[in-house]
Amino acid sequence: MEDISKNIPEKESLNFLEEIIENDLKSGKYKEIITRFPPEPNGYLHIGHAKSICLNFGLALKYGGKTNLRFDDTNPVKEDVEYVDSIKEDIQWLGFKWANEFYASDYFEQLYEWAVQLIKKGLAYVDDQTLEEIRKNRGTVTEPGKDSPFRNRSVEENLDLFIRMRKGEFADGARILRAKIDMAHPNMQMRDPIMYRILHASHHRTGDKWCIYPMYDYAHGESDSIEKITHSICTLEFDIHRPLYDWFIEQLDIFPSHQYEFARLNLTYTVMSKRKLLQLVTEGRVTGWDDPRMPTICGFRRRGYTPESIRNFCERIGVAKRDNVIDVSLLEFSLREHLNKTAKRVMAVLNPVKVVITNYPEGQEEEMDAINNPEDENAGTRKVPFCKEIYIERDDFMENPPKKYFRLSPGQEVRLRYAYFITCQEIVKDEEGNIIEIRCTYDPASRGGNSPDGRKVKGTIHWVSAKHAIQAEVRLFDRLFNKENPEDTEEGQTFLENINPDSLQILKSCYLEPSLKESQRLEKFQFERLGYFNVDYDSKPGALVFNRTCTLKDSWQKEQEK
RNA sequence: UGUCCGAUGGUGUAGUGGCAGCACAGCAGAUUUUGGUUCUGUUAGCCUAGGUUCGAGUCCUAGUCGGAUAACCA
Repeated sequence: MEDISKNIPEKESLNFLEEIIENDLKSGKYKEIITRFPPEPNGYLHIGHAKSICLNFGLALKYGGKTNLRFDDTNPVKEDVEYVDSIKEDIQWLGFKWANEFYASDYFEQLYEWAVQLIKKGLAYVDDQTLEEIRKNRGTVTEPGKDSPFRNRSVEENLDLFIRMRKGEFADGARILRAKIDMAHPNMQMRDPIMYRILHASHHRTGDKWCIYPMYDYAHGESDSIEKITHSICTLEFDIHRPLYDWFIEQLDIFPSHQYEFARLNLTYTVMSKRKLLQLVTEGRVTGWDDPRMPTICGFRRRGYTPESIRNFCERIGVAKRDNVIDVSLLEFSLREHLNKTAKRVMAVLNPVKVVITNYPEGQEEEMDAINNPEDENAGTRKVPFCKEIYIERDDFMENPPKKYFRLSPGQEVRLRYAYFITCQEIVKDEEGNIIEIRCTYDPASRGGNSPDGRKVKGTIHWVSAKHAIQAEVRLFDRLFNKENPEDTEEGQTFLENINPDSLQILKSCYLEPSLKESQRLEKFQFERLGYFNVDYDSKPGALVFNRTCTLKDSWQKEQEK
């Protein structure tokens, strides 16, 4: 794995978390900072998690601390080992190393003991109310709640009941353990929050050892505390939980971890809800969590994104506490920026039309030298075969060109990249008037793309030798979600109907230059003018399939749209 | 209708009470063997109203707008 610790760009200013950490370090509050990334293993990681990962790991890296990976696995009915494996793979792919791999379930015994301690201190009680009663008695945001009739049970009775809860004497939902705080608290989270529920469910790690499971609010802060997490960084919706986080730590008198909140990432045209992504997978709308149209980390990986580009993106968007919606074009910019420097340039023709060079000797073949990457001298050159018949892009020819069209048109001379200047002399059409062949002459003196008389051509186009071309399939992706951010609202319920049917992949046969024959899966290329692609597997054995990872900026297209 | 959080160009993000900066997007030009890339220039901003102050994006008060919050989810 590459070492990214030396690779952190120097910034002129600090974000608010860096400022907090620097102050804590300076004041001597902590000698070493410890953060954690705490996913629940109930789904695959998406680009929103990438922000959290970059933050937690990045902060520790920057200040010489460490980061734990902790699976927040307190709800066995939703969780699975498939997810823990994928999460670990994705974090590593992003380039981060965790100091320890922990599980909230590792702490179940300790958490239980602490719960007993709270009962003994009269700070927790067993409640026999039904779900509906609890809900009703919690009050509303404007009305205070009502005390449970079981709220004032004796310590002995609570202890007995709780022990029996653990033993499995009661059915699911029969009783719960609650913290005894204040049913009239203006913060709903403090109205005697539930600590434990009975769940006779098999856990992916602890099996059937437990039939009571701690709730997030009871488990999270304590888990942080056990690991001596100094800065527990989470998203904004948890800020209302912070008083409770602090309450448990204070009552238990354990290591005082602190929680800090930041605004989660929102991307235009992208659904980030785990629930809906799961729905897409289970309903078979996509081929899996790693479908290249998914905003998951593995989806982006298969699509051809690089970890570096995602890290740079996260750096660029910054971190703050106000809600934000980042334009996907910034993500794409970050990818292009990286791929521009690293991706091999290669010629391919997606939408071919044949060009015959009439004055080129029949049967002659040549090899042209092509530069692999103009931005990287070490990338070297390759040989590209050339002969009398070639394919060019249909878009690179216009019979009746508008003004300022630089590419091929009748009488117009263009450069074939790395090859010759050609001039269009004649067009061959079928009965329906479709252009089936373009006949050109070439200038033998312009070999390599320069004319000795120094004349300039404005247009340069890509091509592929008809005789030597290999055929492959190309997938062009649209974004799966064409509605802006249908989050967890009623509007979001209809989001599946809002999926653009055109977002389905287009599998299209095309012509590639022969050097692509040796391509390996997940190699990345810039197809001249056509965008960035990466090689992927396909159902058909031996077939080369290219996924479009990202498009090129195209000012010509923009001009046309005006 | 409570409580909590937030508000700086189109989008994000900086700004010990002292000239509002940076990135992306946009626009204009230069370079270019792909109308890409690169480079240069440039448009555009402190939610409102009061107050404190020589001086307020920053501090105070009130309001407006946005978000979170009433799961035996995390």
